[in-house]
Amino acid sequence: MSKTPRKSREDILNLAVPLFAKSGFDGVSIRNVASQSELTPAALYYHFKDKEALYFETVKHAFETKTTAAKELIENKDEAIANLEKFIIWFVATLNKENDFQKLLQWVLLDSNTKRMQSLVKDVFADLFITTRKLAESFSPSYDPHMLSISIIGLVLCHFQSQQGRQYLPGNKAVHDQPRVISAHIINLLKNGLPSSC
Amino acid sequence: MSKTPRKSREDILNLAVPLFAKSGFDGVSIRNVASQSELTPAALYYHFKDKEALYFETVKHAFETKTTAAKELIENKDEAIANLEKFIIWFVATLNKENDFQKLLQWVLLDSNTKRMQSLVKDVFADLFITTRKLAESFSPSYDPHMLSISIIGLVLCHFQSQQGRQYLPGNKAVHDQPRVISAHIINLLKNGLPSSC
DNA sequence: CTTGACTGAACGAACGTTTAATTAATTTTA
DNA sequence: TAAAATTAATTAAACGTTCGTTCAGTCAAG
Repeated sequence: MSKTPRKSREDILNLAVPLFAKSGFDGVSIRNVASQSELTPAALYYHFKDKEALYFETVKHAFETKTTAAKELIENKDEAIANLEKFIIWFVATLNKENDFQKLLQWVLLDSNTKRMQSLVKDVFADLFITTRKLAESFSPSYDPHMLSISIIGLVLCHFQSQQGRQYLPGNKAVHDQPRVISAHIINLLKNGLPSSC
Repeated sequence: MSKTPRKSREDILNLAVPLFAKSGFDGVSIRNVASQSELTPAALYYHFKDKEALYFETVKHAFETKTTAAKELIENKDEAIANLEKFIIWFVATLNKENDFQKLLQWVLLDSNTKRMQSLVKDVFADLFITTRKLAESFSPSYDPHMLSISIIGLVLCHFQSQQGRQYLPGNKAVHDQPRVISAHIINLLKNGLPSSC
């Protein structure tokens, strides 16, 4: 057993995830990733073709483990609304547990490089979206499945996306960060809508 | 009248807005802004202390004209739900018209620099949030005003945030980009919730 | 002894920023 | 009102750093 074990490709990716999650493609340098993984910049070029490839693999790696769980969640033939509840609870819990996952998703959607965003959306994000879409189809034709999917994902995401900034806004309480509170709020809103008399 | 009129501070900001909206703080260099405004990098340092100040002023400038309009919108004493409808229609129309506005908001929320994000949220975004909060208070105590504000803003934002990526996802149609379709979808969802029988 | 994993050093380019000098506009003076 | 003095706006050039990337060589493992 060597004292300083060699870093595998996957080790590097795991260490790169929080870096790219925090600062995005432009905000992270090869040297940042290198020093985080205790390697030389040149060593990274042995594992990855260039910075683009390193970034792509990192985002893909962060997504891979997550999306498979979602699919299994809604395989059964429960009622539409029950499946939706399960999905939202899972999604909220996942975003809460894995903050990097949510951040990377935002970076992908903001990416100024069209080609990079395209391949990331197709290869990495489409899977999660299709799962949500299947859920949304249960509420057709009242709602367009595509638009409803976007709404559901956005409704969950925004509570995490705003987490850093919210603390400087009036009325913020620590309880708003709790996954149970967030999922309960969203489910209530989706089930009943705004008017309390219903 | 001179042939190449001098750029005022505001002219520079107007030219910087689309740059920072597209690529964020790290993705835009002083030289980018300089060449866009047909100035030397050094000339920018006559108008702005450093890159941070230029970025801050740019974001602030892009927000200033927008948020004042929102306030006037809900001054009157209509019913809560009617005010909400007006707000959503205005917000959707604004984001649709001014794409840079939405992008900059996303960049602010993703900012890895805590101090920079804090001052931008306090100085620039809080105004719009407070307006939304006043709306949300009408639905208290069924909903926590703070959480409901976040949900409403997120519900609108996500349809624009996903605009670039959506085209690579199944079921996307051009009609989903139309402001009227988006606002109608959101209002319907907020008023009635998911179950069509209600 | 070959192959895989890595290092040290360097490349040119781009980065944010500063400096001294120059031009354009404005104000003051004669 | 024209010239002079003053201030405002801008320039070219350069500073030290950091960037992504390459390359020749080294070291350990099979």
